[in-house]
Amino acid sequence: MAIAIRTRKSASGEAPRERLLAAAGAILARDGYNGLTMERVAAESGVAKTTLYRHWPAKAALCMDLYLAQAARELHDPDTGRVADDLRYVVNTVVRLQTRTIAGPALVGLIAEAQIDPSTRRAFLAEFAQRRRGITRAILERAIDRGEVRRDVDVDLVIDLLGGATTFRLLQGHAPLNARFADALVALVLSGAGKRK
Amino acid sequence: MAIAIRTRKSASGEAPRERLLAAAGAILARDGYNGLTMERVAAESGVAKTTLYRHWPAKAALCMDLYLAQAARELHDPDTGRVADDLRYVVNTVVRLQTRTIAGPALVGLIAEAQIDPSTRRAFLAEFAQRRRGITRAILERAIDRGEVRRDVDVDLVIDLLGGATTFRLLQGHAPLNARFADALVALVLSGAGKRK
DNA sequence: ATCGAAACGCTACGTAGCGTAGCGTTATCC
DNA sequence: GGATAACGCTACGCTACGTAGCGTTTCGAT
Repeated sequence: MAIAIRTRKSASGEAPRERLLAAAGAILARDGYNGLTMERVAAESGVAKTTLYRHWPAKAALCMDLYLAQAARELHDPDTGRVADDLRYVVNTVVRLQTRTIAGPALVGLIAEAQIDPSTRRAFLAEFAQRRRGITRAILERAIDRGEVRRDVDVDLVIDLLGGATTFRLLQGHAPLNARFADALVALVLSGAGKRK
Repeated sequence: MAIAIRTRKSASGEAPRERLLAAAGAILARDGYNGLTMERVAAESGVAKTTLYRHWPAKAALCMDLYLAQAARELHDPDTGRVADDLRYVVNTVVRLQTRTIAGPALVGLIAEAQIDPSTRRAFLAEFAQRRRGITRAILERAIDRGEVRRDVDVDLVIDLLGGATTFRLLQGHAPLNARFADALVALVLSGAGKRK
């Protein structure tokens, strides 16, 4: 029977991997990105360091999984039929992910790491960035079809406005990152700062 | 006379500090933020490691000076009389700083470091972020007075849009960061993505 | 029931970079 | 001609990284 006995786990099993992820999440929440070291993850999880490296070749890959575990199941395309509502949902969800879960420090760490290691950068862009951009892009393209958004608008640029402003506040921490911010952000991007002519 | 002889410099002198900054800049440009270590800066500059630490207690402080040396003399308030021109200047200057000079990797490193060390974070916000925000704020407040920008607009949010989108592209590198982007960014922020009613 | 493969555990390294202590040396200033 | 401040040098101790080598456990298939 594949029953875990004492400290032993199934050989093909998920137990070590799960324990590593759990420990990493706890350390990340407690000590931040810098406190997260491969050494500590191994020590606190009770799993051998070599096993940790067999699963994730680097800290960045580990953080990627931590982030995706949070984000993948919470962020989707709402498709409410109104662009303002759709965008509000996405931005609010991202804001909540980044402030209330370990996705925040994990993302910050990933961004930092991605600047350094080219392979991390590629993985980051493919796994994370493009995925989140895809949802926003779908929302905007539907809005263009419905006539809610100007047809000549640069969709990628709008995505940069929404994601950039949010990430900016996360990274700089100069102003609150909350639902009020999220709603105001969507409204401003849609209406613009200039006066109506 | 305070004349440098051979490898010796003036005791109260600038020579070691300048040599350290020059070496740090060269390493940053060549090897990126991760390649920049206190060890290497000392080695390549020919200055003792202890002296390096006497000037900058951490890598972040060193990067801060590298960034400010570039940014402080290149970024100012143009005050052209038109908000679009003012903003285009600022965004274009920031874009150029981040893509053509070592201010790019230095900034990336600072952001990463600021997430970790609280004192670095405070210094970063005070020295860098608030300074750059101040210029944009002045531009926008003049524009409000002239009636070019709506009076009810959240100035801080507009700053986040401009700075956020730019930093977003710098960090993610998913799309080109150039003058074309800068101009389109300013136009979109002023006009908005939504259709005129 | 046995055997092979895969996964895990453990110890022990070698390396890099950090940051500091201790102490001597040099130059400037009064 | 001190006193002071800045610099140089060596030598540490520490943390973390990432890997090698080798033994152990578990599962699945025959």
